[in-house]
Amino acid sequence: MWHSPLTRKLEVFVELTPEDRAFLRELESNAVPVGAHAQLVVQEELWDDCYVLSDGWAMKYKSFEDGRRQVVDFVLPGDFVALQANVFRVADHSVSMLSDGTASRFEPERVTELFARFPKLAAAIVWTTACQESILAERIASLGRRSAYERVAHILVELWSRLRIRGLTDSDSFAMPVTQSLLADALGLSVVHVNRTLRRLRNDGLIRRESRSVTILDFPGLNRVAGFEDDYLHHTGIPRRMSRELERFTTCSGSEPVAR
Amino acid sequence: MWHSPLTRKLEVFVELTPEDRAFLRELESNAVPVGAHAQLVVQEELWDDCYVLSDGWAMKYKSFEDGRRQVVDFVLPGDFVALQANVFRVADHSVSMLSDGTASRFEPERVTELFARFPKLAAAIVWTTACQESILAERIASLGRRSAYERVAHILVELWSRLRIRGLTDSDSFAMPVTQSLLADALGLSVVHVNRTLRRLRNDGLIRRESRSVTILDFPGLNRVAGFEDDYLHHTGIPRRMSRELERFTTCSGSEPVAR
DNA sequence: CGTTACCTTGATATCGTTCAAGTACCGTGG
DNA sequence: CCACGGTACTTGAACGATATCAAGGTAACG
Repeated sequence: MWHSPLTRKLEVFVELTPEDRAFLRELESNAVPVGAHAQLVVQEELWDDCYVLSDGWAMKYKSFEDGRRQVVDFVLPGDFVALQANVFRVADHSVSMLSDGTASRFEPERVTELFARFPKLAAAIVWTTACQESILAERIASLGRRSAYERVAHILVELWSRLRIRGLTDSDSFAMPVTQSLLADALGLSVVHVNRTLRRLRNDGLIRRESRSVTILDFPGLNRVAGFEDDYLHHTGIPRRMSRELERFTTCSGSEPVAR
Repeated sequence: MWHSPLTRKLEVFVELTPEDRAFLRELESNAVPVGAHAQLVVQEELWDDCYVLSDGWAMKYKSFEDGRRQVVDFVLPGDFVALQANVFRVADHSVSMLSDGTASRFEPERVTELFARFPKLAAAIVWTTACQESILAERIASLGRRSAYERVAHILVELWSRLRIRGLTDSDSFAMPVTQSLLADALGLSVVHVNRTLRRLRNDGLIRRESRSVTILDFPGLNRVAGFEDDYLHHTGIPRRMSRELERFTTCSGSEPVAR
């Protein structure tokens, strides 16, 4: 049976119950097609709803008044968008589609519901949120301390890893609907330099780039260049401690009310 | 009555009930003195407990094998440390004290408890977590697209803002136990260049730096240089939508069991 | 078949690094 | 009280990684 990228991602962390899966399926039931360049979130505007990106890529970015732009992260299928709508009034960034795709819109209140009714899912959501922060931390390390060559290598391996667990890689290659200019804005480089760096990676036999896709030709090599350690992605099961907690939650249900 | 930096911070978001405050006080009851350079979290080791930093500064950082280092963020009084221990097995970064201070250790299970019993606090924790992510996103923007001069200016204003809501500024100045070398590792610059940049900010009459503290002499000027917009700090109350949700939670308590 | 968006490459400029030295300040032990 | 060693700060000079400027090339598309 087919599982959505979101489900696949969450099941890296914890095995979901049929009810959990059903709830996720319902969240993603309102999937509408969104074209490239569609804005899911607009900086400085009020948040409205949340989304799961079901298909296609998006980017989360910040614009400066003078036109400079920084891509904070790429949003991949199975990622949430605007989960912050629950607690923030105004968006501090924009999110817009990089390719055609489909996004499933839902009300932030669904998250509260999820937390109240589906402990395992709640844990999984907390996990993705923490993962998101870890990814940003690693990006900070890249921008602050890695050379352009290392940086480009690093993001390619990262994207490959993130896509792989969702079943969106084709062994050593993946679709990447990102222009060099966007990559530049993500890595804090100029377009020109991204171009040269990509060429160098190509010349060194580490990658191949087709129109909108990337093939990694030499994994060990690219990893070495990138200084890539996948620990920060936390593609690992739930810790024993938390797992025990969850047991308590699902076992004693009813007997011991958990909400005040 | 005195409130801890943590309490003050959370009350920027939502007004806490006496029970909420009592729970926080209890969380912070196990406050032990920690000396400068003490490690609260060690990269690549198993997480154990969580902390609230009650007093003093710490830093969250990543080390590369070759000795390079990136400070991901400064941890200020009132900030949580290692909240991720709930969902991650192994730490992807270290946290160590920059000054003497006190940290309050607590078990990650307390967070689960908090979520089950104190909806307002739970919302506030979600808020701080989201704020944390926003801060990292803004740092990414700094590292990627701001010049050294802008970057240093920006982090100074950011720190001032974050400290102010906790009652830890002295109008336009604040204690900052951070060496230039650390600042360099936070901003992706060399020590030498941080030194020159700080000098330039000083020459331009924007700041003054004493031994371990900073005074902002020209707020509008520094803000202008930094391109600082405080929106990403979300020092703003709870959104109406979420507020209404909370009402439901606290009103219907008991009558409608919330946990499964 | 002209327009637009993206990619590519060369030449030159610059911001920030590295290397090298020197200074100031402290805490410690003789 | 002074000598010592360590850490942080400061400044100059040379270098280099990456930016900017400029120009063309290519492919998709109406």
